[in-house]
Amino acid sequence: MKLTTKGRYAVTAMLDLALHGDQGPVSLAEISTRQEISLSYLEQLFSKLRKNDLVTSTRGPGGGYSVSRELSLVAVSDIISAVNESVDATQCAGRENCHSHGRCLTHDLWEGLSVQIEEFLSSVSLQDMIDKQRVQNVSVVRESMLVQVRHA
Amino acid sequence: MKLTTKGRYAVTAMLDLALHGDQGPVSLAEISTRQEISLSYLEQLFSKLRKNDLVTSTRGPGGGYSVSRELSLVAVSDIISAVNESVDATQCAGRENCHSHGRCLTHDLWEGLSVQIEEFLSSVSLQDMIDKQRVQNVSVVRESMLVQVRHA
DNA sequence: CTCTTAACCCACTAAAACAGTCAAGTATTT
DNA sequence: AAATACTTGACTGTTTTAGTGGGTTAAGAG
Repeated sequence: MKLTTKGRYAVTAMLDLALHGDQGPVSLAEISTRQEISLSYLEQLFSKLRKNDLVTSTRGPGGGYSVSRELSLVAVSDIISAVNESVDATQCAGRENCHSHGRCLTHDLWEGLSVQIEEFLSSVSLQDMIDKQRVQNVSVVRESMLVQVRHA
Repeated sequence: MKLTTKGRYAVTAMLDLALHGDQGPVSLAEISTRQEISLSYLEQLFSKLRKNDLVTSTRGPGGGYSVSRELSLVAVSDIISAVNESVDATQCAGRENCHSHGRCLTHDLWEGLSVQIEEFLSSVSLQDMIDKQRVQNVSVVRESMLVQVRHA
């Protein structure tokens, strides 16, 4: 899981789509002006989003893109991994040349954290974000996670 | 919060330091061979880690780096933001040119998620990762977070 | 039928970030 | 004094980002 501005753009665009898509498809031009992302860049991103079945396209006048599934079924991690197409080639993972046990241990620790991040982003859907309109009470969530992590 | 291989390298190196630092400082050369990260790249990373007071350096023979605080006080987010020096210049944030309410809303939604990611990574310390040796029961954590997010 | 709209597709590019190299220094210990 | 090892900075090749430009295809409106 890689987290860069590219993923941010994709998530922002998908949120725009989710918010404005209740009356038919939304054109990239609209998203471009609203979110201040260049049209051509959006085309690149939506090409990947379409290939990953996150959006469907409608051609012609009045056309545009629509979210292909229920908003609650589109996770943030889906969007990010769609545009990042991460092969996740961890150079050491499960290779036989990993004889030094110390190295594997450190790698495992990091991998474990990566899984947690992945799982976290999988647990947040577009619907979740819209329902709340704004993330509240973060400290409560934090404390809860802290406990979970400590006792896991 | 940006999450790339650079941050991964930094976290891995800090974990190595935490695991091997119980008997005095650890040289970058050791970390380089154990973790298969180029020495020069480590130098760059540790320069930033030192400037952010995450590690202290000891010069001379037998010297190296040590974690500067208690392991439980070093969060993963500290390490990542130290090497990424993210200025986080969100082009729109709180500017007066943000007249279109739709745009701000989308940005706010994304910002909210960013905060959650940040908080999540802040809640995991080096000590946490070492205590567990391996992240277990991720699904339990996931379910818990899911509930938290939904009801936040 | 034709014109417009908007997706689709491709090649290309400037700038930044990433990952690593090299070399000349400085501080500390033996 | 010499060896060790951190410090600093300049430099390089590659990949990713973000954006341009041009053309093609599908669908609707007149």
